[in-house]
Amino acid sequence: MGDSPPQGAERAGHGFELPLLLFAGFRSLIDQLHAELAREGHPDLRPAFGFAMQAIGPDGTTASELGRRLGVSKQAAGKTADRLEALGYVERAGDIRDARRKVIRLTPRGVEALVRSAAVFDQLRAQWAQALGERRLAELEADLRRMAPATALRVDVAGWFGT
Amino acid sequence: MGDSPPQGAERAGHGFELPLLLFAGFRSLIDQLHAELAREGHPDLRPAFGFAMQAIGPDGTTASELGRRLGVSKQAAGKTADRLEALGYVERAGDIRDARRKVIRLTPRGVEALVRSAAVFDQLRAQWAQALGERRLAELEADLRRMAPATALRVDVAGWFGT
DNA sequence: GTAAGATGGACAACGTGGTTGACCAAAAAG
DNA sequence: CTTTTTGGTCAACCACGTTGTCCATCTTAC
Repeated sequence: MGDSPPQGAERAGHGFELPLLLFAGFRSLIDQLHAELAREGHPDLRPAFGFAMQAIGPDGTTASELGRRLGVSKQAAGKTADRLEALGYVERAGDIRDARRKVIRLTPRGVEALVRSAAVFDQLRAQWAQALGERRLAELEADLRRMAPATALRVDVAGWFGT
Repeated sequence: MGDSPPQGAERAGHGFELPLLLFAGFRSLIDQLHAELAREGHPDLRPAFGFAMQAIGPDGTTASELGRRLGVSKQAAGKTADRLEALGYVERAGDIRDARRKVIRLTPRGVEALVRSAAVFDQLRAQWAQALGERRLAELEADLRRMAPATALRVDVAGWFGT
């Protein structure tokens, strides 16, 4: 905005940049991921789908549980599963022991997409490490780990492919 | 990219964390900003509105130009302006020199919201600086500035900011 | 000076990703 | 056996974006 007289304790106008930089970094990684996934045969994969598939996990889950994991309503989770199903990334199956449940499970194609995503993310991180140095990147991650609450997003993909 | 896996150079399974951390940091700042803004009399202000008002600027602009600045269509920008107008943050006025143009201008309330936002962001950055040290935070910003080119600054974050 | 093109705004239809509320079937609890 | 909880679905709606169309107006080129 116009001129801002530097009078406060902290230098005015500087703080605006931090969230923008964080978002731009995130956005840049996500965009590169999806450009690469599209090249590798997954042009219809959208960012939200990746989060959902990771939340579904290798054992599958129900729409209600998926909603809980993603922090949305069971209806929203069900709709996402519908789209994922239409694209062939997940499938639904009934549960013999509980006739109400319909388990959402990843198809081989879904698993493959997740494996490729992980590989691309590793590659992108390696690019950052090369540009910034491993030490600086590790510091950046450590700093963010300190300042970002774990509540923001608990999409843990750890332990997915043999750790 | 696309070629040559660097023979086990990057530790597998680590890269997925980087985008999550960036997003969580961003999300954390935005959430704290809006909690504070709500406390200060702007409970209806949504994240996207802040970006839009920032893009409108002190001199006002048109829907088409706003769309260009935000990287969205003029129709989308116009709709955002409609909502902002309904909430009293902007107003529209005709242009005497060009009967097609309708200039979107910030109201005093809009300007006030932006001023408060800037103050809160400065405060939040100061908190980060206190926790991490000014040097580390400056390095973090410098690193992100290097890795996140301006091309990624587009703000079509539909649905990525919950609530 | 006028015909042709570019620009700004608005309307409509639609897609995605979320929300509530209502409803029913099945499981769990009393 | 009744009551309550849970899982899935349908319907309506909202926020935020997209294309495509249309018209008015400004700009240009002849």
